[in-house]
Amino acid sequence: MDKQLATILFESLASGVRLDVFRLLVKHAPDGLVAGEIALALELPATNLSFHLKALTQASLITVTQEGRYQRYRANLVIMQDLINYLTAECCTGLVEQCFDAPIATDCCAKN
Amino acid sequence: MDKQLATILFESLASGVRLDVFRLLVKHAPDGLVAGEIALALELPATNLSFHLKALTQASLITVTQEGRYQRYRANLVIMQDLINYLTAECCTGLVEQCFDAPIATDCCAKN
DNA sequence: TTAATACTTCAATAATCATTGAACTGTTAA
DNA sequence: TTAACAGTTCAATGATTATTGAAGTATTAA
Repeated sequence: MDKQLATILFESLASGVRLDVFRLLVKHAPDGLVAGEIALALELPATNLSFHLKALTQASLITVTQEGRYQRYRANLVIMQDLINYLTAECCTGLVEQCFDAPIATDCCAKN
Repeated sequence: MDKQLATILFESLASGVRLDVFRLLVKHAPDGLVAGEIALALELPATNLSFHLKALTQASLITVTQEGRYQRYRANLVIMQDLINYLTAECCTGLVEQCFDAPIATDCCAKN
């Protein structure tokens, strides 16, 4: 993860529409949803959704595969994790005890 | 964390300058840095840095306190964590075993 | 109390981004 | 083989954002 990619990823998430789309696909990982299902769930006009899906895809935050006449979109969870690691890298330069209490972790996707 | 706040936070991180500033302050948590130290470290003109510091502060991603004629800036690690939780919420709708291998966590700030 | 320091605000310009309807491409069903 | 469906691209408009130099405010040192 370099700065340029991280900036592109944050730009992609810096829109209410794209953030809704990405989080919806995170919830529906790993199967994803086709474009029409996303449009229905978020009540978006096809034109506008397509614009934002393209941006997310070009940023590699989501992937797309064709299924007949449908386009299936999936969240790229690996790059999401990489981005989080980049943002939080070297936090407190290792002086963990001086840092805040809550651990940085989520209830997502941890093998347990 | 609601969508509006999350969008503001991602917008704030969606600039190379602000991302550099925030990450620098994450590394220097919890003591932070004064504006001049940030300008020196990142080789930024004071004017431009001030513009971006204001944006980060208004977004509540960083805090500022006055120290004589200096302004000390600190990363808001709690809101950073909240944002990560928001982004990754309900990942895979709980079907953890269907999800990807790497756990979502970082080496930052975890009490251990 | 004058001058230097630290930082911010202002104004102007340039660039980028979001949204919509209309038109278009590719796929499947009648 | 025609029509319907799923989705994308295009063009135009409006809105937001980044950057810089000049000027301003507040604090401290001489």
